[in-house]
Amino acid sequence: MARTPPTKPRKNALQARSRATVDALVEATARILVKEGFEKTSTNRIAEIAGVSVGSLYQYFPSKEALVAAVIDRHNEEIMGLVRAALAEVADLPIEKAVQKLVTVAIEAHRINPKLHRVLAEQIPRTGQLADVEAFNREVHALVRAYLESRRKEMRKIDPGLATFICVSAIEAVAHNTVLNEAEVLSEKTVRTLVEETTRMVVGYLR
Amino acid sequence: MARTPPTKPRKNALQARSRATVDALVEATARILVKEGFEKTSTNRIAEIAGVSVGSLYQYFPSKEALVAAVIDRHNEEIMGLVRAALAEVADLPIEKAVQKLVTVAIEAHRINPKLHRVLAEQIPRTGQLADVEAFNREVHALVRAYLESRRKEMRKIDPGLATFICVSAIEAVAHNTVLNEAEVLSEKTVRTLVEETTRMVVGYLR
DNA sequence: CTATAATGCGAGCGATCACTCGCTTTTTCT
DNA sequence: AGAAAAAGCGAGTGATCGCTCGCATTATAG
Repeated sequence: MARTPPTKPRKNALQARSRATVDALVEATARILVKEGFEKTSTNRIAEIAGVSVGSLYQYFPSKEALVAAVIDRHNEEIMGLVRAALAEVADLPIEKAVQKLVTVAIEAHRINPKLHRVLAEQIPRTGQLADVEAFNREVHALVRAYLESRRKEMRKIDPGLATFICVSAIEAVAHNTVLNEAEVLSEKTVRTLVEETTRMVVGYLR
Repeated sequence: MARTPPTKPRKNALQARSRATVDALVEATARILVKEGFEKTSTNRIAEIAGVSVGSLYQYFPSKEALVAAVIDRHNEEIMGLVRAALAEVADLPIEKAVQKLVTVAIEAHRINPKLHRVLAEQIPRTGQLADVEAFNREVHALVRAYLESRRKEMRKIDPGLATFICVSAIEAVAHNTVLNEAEVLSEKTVRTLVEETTRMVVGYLR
C-alpha cells in the first residue's frame, strides 16, 4: 500500500522558489486591491500580476478568500508591531505621556498604508475567515487594559474593561477617520494638534 | 413624429400598485441582506422573495447597486430622523444635558435595526453610489458644529471644526462598537453606564 | 544519470449572476 | 366598449469567475 499519495493534498510546503511564488501572490493581491479595488480582484488577475499561473495559486491558497486574508494578516501584523512596541515602551510612563504616545502610534499605524487600509475597511466584505480581524482587536484591548490596571492609582475609580472599551474606541475612531478623510496629505501640524486634543480628552476622562 | 416612444426608458413612474412593488423590493432586499448576507443577495433572489419578477425589478431599479443603495438610504433616513430631532430638542440646553442626549440617541440610532446595521457596515463594499453614506455624515457634522458654536461661552477656547470631528468620531465609535460587540442583548443598566461615561469624557473634553 | 518529488502551467469546466426582451395582464382614459 | 399606456412576467443570454486536472518543467536524492 502506497503510504503517501503522489500529490500532497494542498497548501503548505515551501522549500525554495515556492516562497517567492507565495510572496508574489500576496503582494499582487495587495496591489490589485489598492489599484483596482476589491471587485476587480479576481484570482485569474492576481495570478497574472504575480507572474504565476492560476494552478500555482491554488497550490498555496485554497481559495480567493485565503489570499485576501493573507493580505489582511500581513497588514495587521505591521500595525500590531507598532502597537506592541508602543505599549511596551509606555509601560512605566504616567498616563499623560502614555496616552499621548498611544494616540500618536494609532495615527501612525493607520498611515502605514492608507490606501490599503481604506480598501480593507470599505470594500472587503467581512465574511467567513475574513471576520477574524477581531482577534487583533482583542489583543489591543488586553494590552491597553493591562496598562490601565497597572496605573490604577493615577485614575479615578472606574471599571477597567469599560474604560478600555471607551478609550480604545475613541482613539481608534479618531485615527481611522483622520486618515480616511484627509486622504493622503496630513501636515505635521495637523497631526500634532489632533494628538494633543485626543490625548486631552482621554486623559481628562481617565482621571 | 411620435413624441413619446411606446416604452418609457426606465425607472420612475409609480401610480398605484407599482408603489407596492417598489416597497416590496426594497423590503425584500433588506431581509435577504440580514438573513442571508450580502453574498447571497442576488437580483433573482430579491425578486423571488418580493414576489415579483426580475423584469419588474429592473423597471424600477437600474441595477442591483441601486437596490442596495435604497436600503441604505432608508436606514440612514431613519437614523437621521432621530438625530435631527435630538439636535432640535437640545438646541437650548447646556452642554452637559445636550451631550448626554446625543450619546443616548447615537446608541438608539444604532439599535434601530442592529442586524441590518451590521451587514451594511461589514459586508457591503462601499463602491460607486454606495460610497455616498458620507452625505449623512456631513450633515451630522454640520448640525453638531452649529450647536457647539452656539454654546461657545460654556466651552474652552477650541476650534469648532476640530472639536466636532473628535466628539462625533468618539461618540459614533462607542455607539457602533457597543451595538456590534454586545450583539443583541444590551441591558438598560449597561446602556446607562455607557452613556454616563461617554458623556463624561466628551463634556470634560469640551470645557 | 536516473528516479522521484516538488513546483509550475493554463485551457477549460461548471456554476452563478446581472440583466434583456418579447409578450401577457391590468389599469386608465375617453 | 375600445384603445392605449402602465405594470408585470420569466425563460434565456452573455459574461465572469472560482477552481480543477492532466501535463510539463525544475529541483533533489541516490
